[in-house]
Amino acid sequence: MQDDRVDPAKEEYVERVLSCVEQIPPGRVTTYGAIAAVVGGGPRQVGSVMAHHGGPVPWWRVVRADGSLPPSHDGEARERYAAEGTPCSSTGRVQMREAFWDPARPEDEVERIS
DNA sequence: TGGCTGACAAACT
DNA sequence: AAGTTTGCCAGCC
Repeated sequence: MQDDRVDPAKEEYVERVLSCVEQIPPGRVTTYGAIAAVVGGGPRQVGSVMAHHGGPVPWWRVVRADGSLPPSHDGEARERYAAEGTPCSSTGRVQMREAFWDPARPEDEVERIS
């Protein structure tokens, strides 16, 4: 049997994605595209990684670019937002303008909304 | 080798 | 706000 049954580069990519999600502060959210822009690859790849390794990470803090709630468990994610105080519309859409957090800018402290 | 699927993004209606 | 279409990247059959 071949020694490397898994590609280390793939595992490393997964770790980077999960790391970004774990760095997301409470009450904030980020998008797949933002993570993809940091870790590389495409936004779809990030989603795929979350689907297979997004168990031990706060996946509910990862939303889509238009602010729609995360896929699956959107109802549960909504409760998380209420508990964390994440700004979201009554219609169930997250207010990106307020809640968006950039994984490439963890130093950023509560950016002003212009 | 080729085609399909997917926890996506952006633009248009 | 919601639905539809196109494009992009990676994995699987």
